[in-house]
Amino acid sequence: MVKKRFEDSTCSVARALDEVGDWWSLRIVLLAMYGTRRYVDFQQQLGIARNILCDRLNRLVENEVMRKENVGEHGCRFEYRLTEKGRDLFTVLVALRQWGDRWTPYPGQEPMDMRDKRTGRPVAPVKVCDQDGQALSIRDVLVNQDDTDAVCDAED
Amino acid sequence: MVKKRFEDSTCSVARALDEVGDWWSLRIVLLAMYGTRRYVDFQQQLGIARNILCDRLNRLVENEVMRKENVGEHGCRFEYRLTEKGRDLFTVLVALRQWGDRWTPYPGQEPMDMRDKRTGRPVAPVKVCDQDGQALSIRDVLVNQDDTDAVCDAED
DNA sequence: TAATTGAGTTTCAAAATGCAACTCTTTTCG
DNA sequence: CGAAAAGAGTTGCATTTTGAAACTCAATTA
Repeated sequence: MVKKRFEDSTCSVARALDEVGDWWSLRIVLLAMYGTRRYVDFQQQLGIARNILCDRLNRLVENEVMRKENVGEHGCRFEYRLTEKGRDLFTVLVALRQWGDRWTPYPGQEPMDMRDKRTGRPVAPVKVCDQDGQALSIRDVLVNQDDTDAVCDAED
Repeated sequence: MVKKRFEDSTCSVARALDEVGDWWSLRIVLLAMYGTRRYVDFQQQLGIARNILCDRLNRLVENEVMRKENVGEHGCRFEYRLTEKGRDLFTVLVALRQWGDRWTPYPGQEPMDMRDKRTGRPVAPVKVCDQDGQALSIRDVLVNQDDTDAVCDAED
């Protein structure tokens, strides 16, 4: 049984991190988005210990971020694939990748290039917007924590 | 000295996770965005062990996600505040919060309410868009990993 | 000036991680 | 078809990280 530390938190960021907030899970999801599906391939691409990979994949399956599918011809051979819930981490991962490209550049490496398949043009930086599509920064928002009445003036 | 596991990875997601990818760091940054600045306040709001908090704050300062400021009148009293780099995690955190609200709902709890300070209207779901503001899903993009020539057809 | 608060260290136990070797199937290839 | 190789894990053990509580020591507050 996998221990869940923040499972019961009233903070949805905490609950999200409980499911994918360790060192490996998001990287596994990322590789899955790039097309990796097999245990050995995850293992080799990440250089993760096999038992840990096993644990993380089980955890992701348990939390319905991925599903495990038997693709053996006459026996068992598995593929791990993203569910709708897992695919919905796309935004988070792109935002994180862009942050990494901006703030932790790797000497001599270009930031990864991600493009619209149809138009061939690069993806725009992910932004928080209001309903008219106007970009909002941390200073432009108010957070209303529903149980307390605290209106928290988000700032740095 | 803090060990960095993915520091040298050519993957910017890995490098990003190296800086903020543990169980606590993003939650610390989140609280900082809501206005928390003092060691004890982080400690109480998170219920984190004091030595771990200490380690995480140092790590965040070392990576320039936060800065430590002496605010003592005649001696040392500290505040931890976000840097520009830390503030730029806003998008990632909002995306993660929205994912958590969608996929790990807490029984009897409303998703957190975040609004535009000026208009009072709720923040829109964060999306990956092309340059015209057209939303893109994982299936709509191509990833070009620059060192190999592999064009990876991102999928689930 | 004494008591309290802030901001940590230190110590020690418990849990998580990493590594290598070992299993047991399922494919593949001659 | 049978042997060898690949896939998908387990198991055991050493190393690291965490967590909890007690202990410092300076700065505020009463």
